[in-house]
Amino acid sequence: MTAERPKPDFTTIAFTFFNEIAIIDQLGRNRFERVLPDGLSIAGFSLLNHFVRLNKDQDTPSHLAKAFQVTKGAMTNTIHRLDALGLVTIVADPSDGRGKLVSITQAGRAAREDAIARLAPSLQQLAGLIDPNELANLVPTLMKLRAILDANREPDPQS
Amino acid sequence: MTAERPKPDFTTIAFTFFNEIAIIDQLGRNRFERVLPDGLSIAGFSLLNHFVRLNKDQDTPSHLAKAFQVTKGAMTNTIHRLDALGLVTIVADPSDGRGKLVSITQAGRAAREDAIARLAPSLQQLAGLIDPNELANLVPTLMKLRAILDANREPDPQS
DNA sequence: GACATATAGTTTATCATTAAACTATATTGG
DNA sequence: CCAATATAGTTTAATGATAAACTATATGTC
Repeated sequence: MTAERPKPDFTTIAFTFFNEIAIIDQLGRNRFERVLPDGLSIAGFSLLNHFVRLNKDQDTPSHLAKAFQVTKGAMTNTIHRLDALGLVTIVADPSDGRGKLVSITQAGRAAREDAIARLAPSLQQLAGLIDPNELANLVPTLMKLRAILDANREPDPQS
Repeated sequence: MTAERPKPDFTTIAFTFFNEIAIIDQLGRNRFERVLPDGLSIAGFSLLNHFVRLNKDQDTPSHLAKAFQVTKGAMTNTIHRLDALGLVTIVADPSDGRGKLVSITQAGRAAREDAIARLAPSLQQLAGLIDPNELANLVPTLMKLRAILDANREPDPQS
């Protein structure tokens, strides 16, 4: 038995990493939730944002659930809440009797704009505290990591 | 009006950053939850881990709630579940009639070990896919960021 | 020492989520 | 064509969380 130094333990690194991620997520989420207009959850906002970012007008619940990696039940809930707020509309898919089509409304677009406007000051506060370059430099690695995790996860939640 | 290039928009960077964080957290959490022994949640595991990492034998629910930045109600729930599983004990604080003292049991230590053992293969799978150095290099910045967010959050949840 | 306030913990109602059971429609292979 | 299977969406029960109301004990001030 040589006194070989064990590799810097990947498990420990990963454990620490995910721990930091979890805390930052919680703090970020909290910060975001506080400024979101009433009745709009992060899930709801994300959905509205999805439509705008991808410049889509319509999408199916099923596809949305996959895109956000939540169960169909969660997506049903999110969509119905947004519908109740008038931020999306839900219609039957004319080409598939099982399916539905979700669309963002004008009010939905406005709510998204409003949410972003409310968020800005909270993020701006951070601008003074964090080196933007340092933050920006993290992003590519995080994206790569996310892609790896995404590609290597256990079978989908439900299906 | 000079054609000054607008600063690389901090809001956009931060937004992207938090978005990646949220997705990575979800994927990591999912991976972790799947291997956790039955009845043990991430919250429960974290609590057990807290005792071992900090080499503490006892802690108050109130202090634990602050340490994990969850509400007192959430901590009540977590502790009572662990108690029901025999992984912690709860006794009245002899020096404060309002307080309680939570301790990890031998079974609690064993459950933590077991959880870590179950987690290892899942993390090891990643070891082949991610450059450990790249991961390790992220950690200090994430820690710094976490500290900044932590120091600058809105008043505590509840109190 | 009594009253106001603060702190510790629990409870309740609500939310977003999951997994699983369910309904309904599509698709595929004999 | 029909039976088997797959897919879309909803519903239900459970979980882990929040915020707020509540109980009980401590503390600090007059």
